[in-house]
Amino acid sequence: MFETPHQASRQPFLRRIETVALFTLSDAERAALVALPMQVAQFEPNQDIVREGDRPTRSFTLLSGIACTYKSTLAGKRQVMTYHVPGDVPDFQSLYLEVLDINIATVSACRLGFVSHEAVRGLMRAHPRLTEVFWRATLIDAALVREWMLNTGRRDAYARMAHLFCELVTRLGAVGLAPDRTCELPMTQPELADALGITSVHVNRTIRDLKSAGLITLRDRRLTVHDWPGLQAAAGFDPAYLHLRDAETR
Amino acid sequence: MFETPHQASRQPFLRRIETVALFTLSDAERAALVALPMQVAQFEPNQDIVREGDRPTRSFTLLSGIACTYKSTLAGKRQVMTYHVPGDVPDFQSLYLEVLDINIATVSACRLGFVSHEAVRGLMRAHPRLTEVFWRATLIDAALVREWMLNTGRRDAYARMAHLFCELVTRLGAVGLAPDRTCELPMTQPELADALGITSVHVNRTIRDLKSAGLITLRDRRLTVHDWPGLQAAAGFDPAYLHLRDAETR
DNA sequence: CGAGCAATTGACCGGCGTCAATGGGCGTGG
DNA sequence: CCACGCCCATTGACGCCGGTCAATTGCTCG
Repeated sequence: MFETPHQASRQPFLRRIETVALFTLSDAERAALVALPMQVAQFEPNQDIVREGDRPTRSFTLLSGIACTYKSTLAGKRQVMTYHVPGDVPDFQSLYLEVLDINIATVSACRLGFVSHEAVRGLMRAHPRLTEVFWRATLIDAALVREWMLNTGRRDAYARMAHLFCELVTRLGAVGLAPDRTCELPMTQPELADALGITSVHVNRTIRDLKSAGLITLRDRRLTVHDWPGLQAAAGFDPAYLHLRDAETR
Repeated sequence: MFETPHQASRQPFLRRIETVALFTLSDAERAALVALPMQVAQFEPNQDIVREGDRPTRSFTLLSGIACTYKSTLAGKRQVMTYHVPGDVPDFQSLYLEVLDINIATVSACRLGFVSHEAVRGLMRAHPRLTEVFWRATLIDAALVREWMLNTGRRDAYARMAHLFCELVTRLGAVGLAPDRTCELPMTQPELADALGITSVHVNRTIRDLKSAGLITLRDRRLTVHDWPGLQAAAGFDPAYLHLRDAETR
């Protein structure tokens, strides 16, 4: 089937919504999603998209690239809470939580699709079943943060990093971006440190250990998993919390 | 005004919903909330209410007592993600996230009000504005976890504990349960350790330090804050993430 | 009255932070 | 075209926060 660029560009978004929905979308629902007025914008790496304290009037979906949600302490220390992969809607929450309590930034170069809150509200009014899909999307986001918190609180650096890699490969795989368990890993080691709650020096040592254990390689900003069961075991990784369909967690 | 026990028992719930709502509830909405069929049950301390993997068909609100949400690693280490105070609805998420990814347990003795998902769905259909209030409630829950994650990842044990105490006193204060910045603190030190991501031994040392700094006292399961600005400063506490009304964060 | 757990404290240890130095890649300006 | 600056990656030396182990003292409850 031939796709207009217009349709093609929001492919990841549609795919993600269909994954989140517990039911099969009707043609009308799918059409309404495609008809959603969307402003596409290109962002450079390491740019803030929205900031803590903002009161956004629109949400955005990630069409390509990797982004992250982070918060900072008053002392200026950063903690990354989640990474976002294509198809995600990182600030769905701003629909009903008017003041943002988080920052969202690009990690690699990203294409973003902005949609006004008004349009989303109209969509939900016209297609009430989509309300629960969107709600569910925000609940899944929350589940990811909780799992990540379990890591930060209760696993050592080695397991934490293994877990992050397991999650990224699985999520990117679910949108077709991790063939053969190989994916982009655009973040620098200082950035990884902010996600893992450790220092960049220790990130480096931990990566070295994961490599020498034969679990992964990491070169030219690409991560390859060589021993998937081994990495899962090191991480204590169970993909259930991602709420993907079974076919997407292989 | 005289209140029937029926109405009185769900006071904390109504109060909480009104805090979460961005608008003033109509009489009809309030009446519908009061009419919601609710099964009240008494739970002992340290009992699981729902478990990871469950598929609940009802949600519950905490009418009295303190509860917590926790997860465990495969290695058996517990991490408490949030505490719940009266009025909260800890498992609202189960409405649309059919398989639970968390455990919820009592900390002190609790009175719980169970409401079937069906009844909640009916309520939202009849009063669409309540949908966004409930959605918003789940978003606020998520915001608490994110702030807690920032602590766990980026603050030392001393600041972490100070932050937990700030949050509890503020949230309990918002439902009238922390007069003079004094409140119940029913959790044991091993339990606090699971919330803070440290060991019980170190919890003990940290409490000792907070006491000797003159910030708090802790006796007979009661916490008293003596130096509120000092405790906030030690924690780097900013109550914005709680999404309370200004009058409730004093 | 003994079992079991919470609270407390001391001694010791290890994972991770801090500090510092080196080398490499890349952009910018002379 | 090269020099310089800047940041990332990497590694070693060393120190400290918080973990581990263990002992003591209550308290509660059967």
